Amino acid sequence: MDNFADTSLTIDLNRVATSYVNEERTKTELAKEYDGQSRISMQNEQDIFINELNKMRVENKKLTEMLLAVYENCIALRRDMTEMMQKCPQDHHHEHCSPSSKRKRDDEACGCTLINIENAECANCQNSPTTPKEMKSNISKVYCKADPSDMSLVVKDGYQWRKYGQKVTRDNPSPRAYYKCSFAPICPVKKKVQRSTVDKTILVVTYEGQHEHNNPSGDNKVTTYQGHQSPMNSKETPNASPNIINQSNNKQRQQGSVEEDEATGLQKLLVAQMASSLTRNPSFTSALATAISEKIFTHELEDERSCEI
DNA sequence: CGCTTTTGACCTGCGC
DNA sequence: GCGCAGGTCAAAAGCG
Ligand SMILES: [Zn+2]
Repeated sequence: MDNFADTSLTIDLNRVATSYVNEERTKTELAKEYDGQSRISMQNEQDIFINELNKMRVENKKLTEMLLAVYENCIALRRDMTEMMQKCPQDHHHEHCSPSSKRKRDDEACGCTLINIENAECANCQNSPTTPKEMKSNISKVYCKADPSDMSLVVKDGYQWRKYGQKVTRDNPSPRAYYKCSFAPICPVKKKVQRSTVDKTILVVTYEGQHEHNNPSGDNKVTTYQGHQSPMNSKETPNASPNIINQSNNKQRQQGSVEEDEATGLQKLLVAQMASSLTRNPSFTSALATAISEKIFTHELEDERSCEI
């Protein structure tokens, strides 16, 4: 992890320019010694080189600033990730397996991040029986990117759901929708869908329990976003797909952690997005390539100099 | 007609 | 015990 802090990326670009100057001066002096008559032409050549060097210095300075900015961002992201990593193990104490403090537990997801959508239960809680009450211990949280223009709370996950309630909660102006599996009471699975307070285009879906039947449409795995669709579609045609981050819940967070969970999930999402956008950004990659090539060039110059000596 | 959604009322747990 | 907030119920309405 700490290799991110390695400042070796901040190449000493000034040294590159200085070595140019030194080398040029040496050349000029040699030229004076060997051919005094060509002094004027050499002087012109030197001016040209100096101009180029100045340009390079400016460019190098820009690059240095860019690299510094990237480095600072990297440090900040690393710090966030470290904090998230530290939170996760602490959340696995799992006092929630005891039957107290019901409501608090229900909304609270532990910080562990899972990639798969299914079975987002905590490994430490898997031995608990799945009676209807204890089914609540099997809670997973999924963040789904939804169409910003679509304000319905419909999430595509392949199962059929029956909406049985909607509430406006205190900490979020967006209403929370309550769904039961259409196979209820055979299948006691429930889900809650609410827009994120941080980003209203993100739906926070909390699943409670596991389906005790096959997926009717067979596509409960990650699916691609399919855009707008009628909210009245009784077959749960999707507006959003749970393809981003899943937080398994084994509950038991300190109070007021719902927003933290949400923020943590979003942070991870942002980290992934920033990483991918950085690697796709041609200016970033070219700047990085330039910096690396400069570094290599500096190395070669040093080698040459040491050979000359 | 059967199923789903809507929505106000009701229930329940928690904090004070 | 009371008030608040989240969760659930169930009657009414909508839809195919
Ligand atoms: Zn089900």
